[in-house]
Amino acid sequence: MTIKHNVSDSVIRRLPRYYRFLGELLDSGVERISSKELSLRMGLTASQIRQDLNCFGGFGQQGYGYNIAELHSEIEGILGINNKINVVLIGAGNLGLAIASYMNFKQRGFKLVGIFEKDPQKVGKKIRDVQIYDICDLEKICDKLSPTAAVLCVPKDVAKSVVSDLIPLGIKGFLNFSHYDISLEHSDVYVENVHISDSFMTLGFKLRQPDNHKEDL
Amino acid sequence: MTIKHNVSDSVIRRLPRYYRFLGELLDSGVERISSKELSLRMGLTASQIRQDLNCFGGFGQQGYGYNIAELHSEIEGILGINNKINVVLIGAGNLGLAIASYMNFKQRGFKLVGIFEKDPQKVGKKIRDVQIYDICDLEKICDKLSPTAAVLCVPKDVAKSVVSDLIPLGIKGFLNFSHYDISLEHSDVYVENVHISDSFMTLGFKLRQPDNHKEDL
DNA sequence: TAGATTGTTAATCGATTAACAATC
DNA sequence: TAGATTGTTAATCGATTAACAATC
Repeated sequence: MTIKHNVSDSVIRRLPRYYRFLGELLDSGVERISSKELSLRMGLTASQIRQDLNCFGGFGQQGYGYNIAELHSEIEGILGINNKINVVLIGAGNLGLAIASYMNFKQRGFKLVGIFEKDPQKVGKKIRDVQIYDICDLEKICDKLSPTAAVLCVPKDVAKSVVSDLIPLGIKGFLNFSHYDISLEHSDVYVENVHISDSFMTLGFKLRQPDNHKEDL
Repeated sequence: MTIKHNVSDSVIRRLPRYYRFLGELLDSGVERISSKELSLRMGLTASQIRQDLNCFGGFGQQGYGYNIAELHSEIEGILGINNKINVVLIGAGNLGLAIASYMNFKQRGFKLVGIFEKDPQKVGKKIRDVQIYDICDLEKICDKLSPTAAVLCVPKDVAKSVVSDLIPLGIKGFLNFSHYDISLEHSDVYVENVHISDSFMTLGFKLRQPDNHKEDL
């Protein structure tokens, strides 16, 4: 599997969706699919699908299309699902608990190795076999667990300070639910922001506009 | 406040972030700011900021820059924060509870008017003064509350069926946390997707790549 | 072989950046 | 007035779409 040097962000962000659709097709027993057929199911153009896939290699066959099992497994490889990344979760409030309880980390290529929380009521408990540690022991425990990614489910100010603590401990990537803008101060780590309140406002804008802002994918 | 006819999605998605940064500047007592200074703080170009703002009107003044209080309030108006949208939340699992408990709906231009859940243990309770109703009473209660937006915190299959129920009840917009692809079947509603597991996979890809996929905002 | 569909190049479209005259 | 900075037009860059020769 050869990956073209600089694959654009737009393409990368579509990969999980391809993976999802192909997984469903696989489960429903379909064997092959053409870019045209897939484009109809996903609401994309066939051109875009072929362009996207060809960033990573020629997985199709002229006159036939794509073998679903093979393409699914190729994208799994591209996303690196099999090579698990150790991740810690910071903050066991409602959102942190939701993610710790429901997220299928394994299926997304991660292994949740620890949860950190300051509330002594919660410290010491377990969520699905994952220990909740005292945030004060962050350094000690991280040295042991050696995570390389962190999920931030804490308020902005806590996020800011915990990021400064985590980077020296070897954290290279953040899934950031806070409003702290990590990349502005730390340019050497990977950040995925999930700003739920921004999504609310964007939806609100669209709802109030008479115009056509349907769709988004 | 005149809004240019078709403002692009990219611009709209940046509005909440402008609003956030301006709110912070306002709180810290700064009075005016130039596009250049704001661009440095936000990690954008000054050009982009001026282009974005000018989709909605000329809020600045040559030689001076932008008055922060005024610009903040203009964007508030553009986002329609003051004109609250009634929203219902579907699913009182961990994620639904997290949103019901922590989201500042008012500040984002929404009013949470009801929560729907099938678990009889939860039905009848309240979260921050918002009633949890039985999902079976969806139609009856929605007729009374007249929501125009819904937040989906339920699994894919439940999402699919509940969307079909909600659209005839007048729901025009969805904040969708499920993997159900609303827009594919319903082209007449506004959808904002928040796919947390996709964000995990995107982060995973970046972490495993040797290349430069820093940043994202 | 004939038909289908890919991989890939070229054309188009849109978004970002640069430049600068207008003007506070 | 002179300096600063906008609003806006033009240039650039990148992403999407279209077209088509290659080929299964």
